[in-house]
Amino acid sequence: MPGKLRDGERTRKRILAAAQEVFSTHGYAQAGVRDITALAGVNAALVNRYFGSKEQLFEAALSELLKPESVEVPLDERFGQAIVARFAAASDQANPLRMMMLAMADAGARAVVDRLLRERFIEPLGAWLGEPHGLERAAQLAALAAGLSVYRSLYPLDPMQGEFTPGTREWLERAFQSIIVPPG
Amino acid sequence: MPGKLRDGERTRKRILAAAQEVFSTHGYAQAGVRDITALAGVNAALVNRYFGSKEQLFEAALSELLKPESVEVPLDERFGQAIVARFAAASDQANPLRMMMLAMADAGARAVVDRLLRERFIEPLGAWLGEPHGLERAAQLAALAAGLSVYRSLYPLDPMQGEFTPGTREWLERAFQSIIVPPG
DNA sequence: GCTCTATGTAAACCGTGAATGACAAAAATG
DNA sequence: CATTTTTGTCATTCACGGTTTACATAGAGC
Repeated sequence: MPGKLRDGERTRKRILAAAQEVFSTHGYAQAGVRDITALAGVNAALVNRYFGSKEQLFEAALSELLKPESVEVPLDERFGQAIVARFAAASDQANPLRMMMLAMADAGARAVVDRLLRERFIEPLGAWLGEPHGLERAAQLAALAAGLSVYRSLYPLDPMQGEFTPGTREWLERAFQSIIVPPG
Repeated sequence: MPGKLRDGERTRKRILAAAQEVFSTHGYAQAGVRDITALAGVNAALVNRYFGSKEQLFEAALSELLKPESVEVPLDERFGQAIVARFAAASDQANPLRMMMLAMADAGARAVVDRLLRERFIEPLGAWLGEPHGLERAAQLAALAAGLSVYRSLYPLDPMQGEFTPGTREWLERAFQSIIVPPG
């Protein structure tokens, strides 16, 4: 047991990590504060001490996952391949995309998702994409990634487990690429 | 006021219609039984009398929207154009796709969505698509439609209101078509 | 060691919302 | 008209969950 028995910064991080996992798997409304704190091994009241409210905890959890250094998908010409490769793995333990999808049902969490998604993802990506219609194409990429996430959750229908078939992977990379570099 | 003051069949339909609207806009968990019955203009207890529970009401509401005669999207070669045209309109009043997306967060409703989506959409579509990988391609079409729904909810970012830009529409129709008729 | 602050725990509070049961009233049946 | 069934309303119950409060204990500073 390294360090002190009581360490605020340490427990704060434990709560944040547990929140990322539980929110990613159960969404927002169905993720109870008590579920999160039980996984973190701390008392439920500490959520309010360290984060203020459940919604603020959600924002902190998602925000950390969307920090540029946390996002492993580079905003450049490797975007298509990178995002496909990442979601083929689909760890689900701290999956910001799945977290956002599941939180869209709740009004409060939805506002947080919209704002963070725009600030951290669509606007920088749109700026990099440039004319014509950079923002629109960025939104299309986000939507395609969302569809990819849905496909993953439908995946038990697929005979193969845990991997895309080569045809699917090819189609996906081409689809991303055709938005990044529009034909014509 | 046509008919009787008390008409079970009539009120049952009113509840069902209200449920479709409220579930489509607010999702499952955030849609209260009292919200639905208030919109229908009936007493809240009637939900349990006529449908048993909130979850069974959800199933009845979604099931009706997914009846073959209610789905305006034909399972044939017009699928791509038809689904794009339909979601360009995006009435949101009784939108089965949006209803399913928002309900995915809740475990109980999620099971209903998975079953109905498979029985009513993916399996018949997969059978029509045929080899190779009919079911997988059907799931891909469903996922692409889901992405389209997400794009609609991100649409305020788009400068144009209420319509896809021609480039987007073209891209979408081509994307659907390339799954329906795989190249090579 | 004593004091003060930081950290953690336990219990209760409080609103919400689905579900239930007893009752009232209308319509159907004879 | 009397009776039975259907339909609607009201009040209540019950569980769940986020939050708050009061309290206990560990660590830091002097």
